[in-house]
Amino acid sequence: MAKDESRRTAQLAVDAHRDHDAAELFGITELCREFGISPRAIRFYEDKGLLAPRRVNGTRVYTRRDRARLALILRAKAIGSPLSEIKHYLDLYGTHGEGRVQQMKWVVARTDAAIKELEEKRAHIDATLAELRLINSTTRRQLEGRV
Amino acid sequence: MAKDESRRTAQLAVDAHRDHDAAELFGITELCREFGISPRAIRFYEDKGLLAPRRVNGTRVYTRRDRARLALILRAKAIGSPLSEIKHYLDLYGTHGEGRVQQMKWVVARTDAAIKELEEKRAHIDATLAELRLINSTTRRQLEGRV
DNA sequence: CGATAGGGTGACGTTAACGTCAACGCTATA
DNA sequence: TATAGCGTTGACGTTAACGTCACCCTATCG
Repeated sequence: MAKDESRRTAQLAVDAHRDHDAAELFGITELCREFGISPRAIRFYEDKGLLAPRRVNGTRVYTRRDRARLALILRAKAIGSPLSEIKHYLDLYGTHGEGRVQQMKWVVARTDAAIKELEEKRAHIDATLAELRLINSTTRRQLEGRV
Repeated sequence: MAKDESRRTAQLAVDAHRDHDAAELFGITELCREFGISPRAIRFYEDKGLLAPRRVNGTRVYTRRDRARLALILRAKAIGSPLSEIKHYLDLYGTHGEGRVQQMKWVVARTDAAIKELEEKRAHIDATLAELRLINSTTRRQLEGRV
């Protein structure tokens, strides 16, 4: 009867609504699977002040911004930055122009320094890559040509 | 008299000889100053099997090859490799074609893997550099243009 | 000949970045 | 209501890469 139908449509509407909200919020295990890290790691980052998710009944709830911050953290880690440095590093991203002159100068100085360091690290990697490729190709030739 | 002169020339010859030999061998503090690291660090690398200098009366004596290995160690560290990985990494450099087929295949596989990892790390750095440069330039414009 | 400097050997301390474990709370479900 | 299943909070363990300290040997200089 019409009762069943109205219940079905109501349920569909509820589902759609839930899906929509779920797209905005994340649980800790969800982020763990997405980024391939442990809950312990995420809580650790929070202890270090890198993340500050909301709490619902004690449980951590992450927004898209939190998720984005986590992505930045992990990329910075992949580069080799220690978490302590990453903390200041994240501050650079939020700012983007609203601060006072004093703070903006600080941002410029910090980004200058970070850029310089990363360029040096990139040079190290390039040098190492060149050597590895040399070793690789010569060894390959030894294997193929020299039977 | 001639005695003094012969002594001076003899001394000069000795000095030259010593200089020539000194160019081939290094002490630990010498390497410390050259690379800006502590003796403790160098001894630590030795404990980990990354260096194996000769001993003269107990004192460590480093050759040019030892010095070159140390340079490789430090560059690998700058890239972000842990010492345990650097150990295998150094083995790649010594080989260069003299080993048996089995070992050469291993070298090719290892260099392939290392190259792939470094390229990924390089990509991370490039992405971060792009963002930092963006932040830097926009903040600069805010400071200069917007008085 | 004693003092000083430089190098060596444990042994313990330290920091970063988590892993592991125990004990507990909330919630859905049988 | 009892059981199961996440999630949270300490607290302690662990690994890497050294720093620091105490103590010893020896070569050299005044």
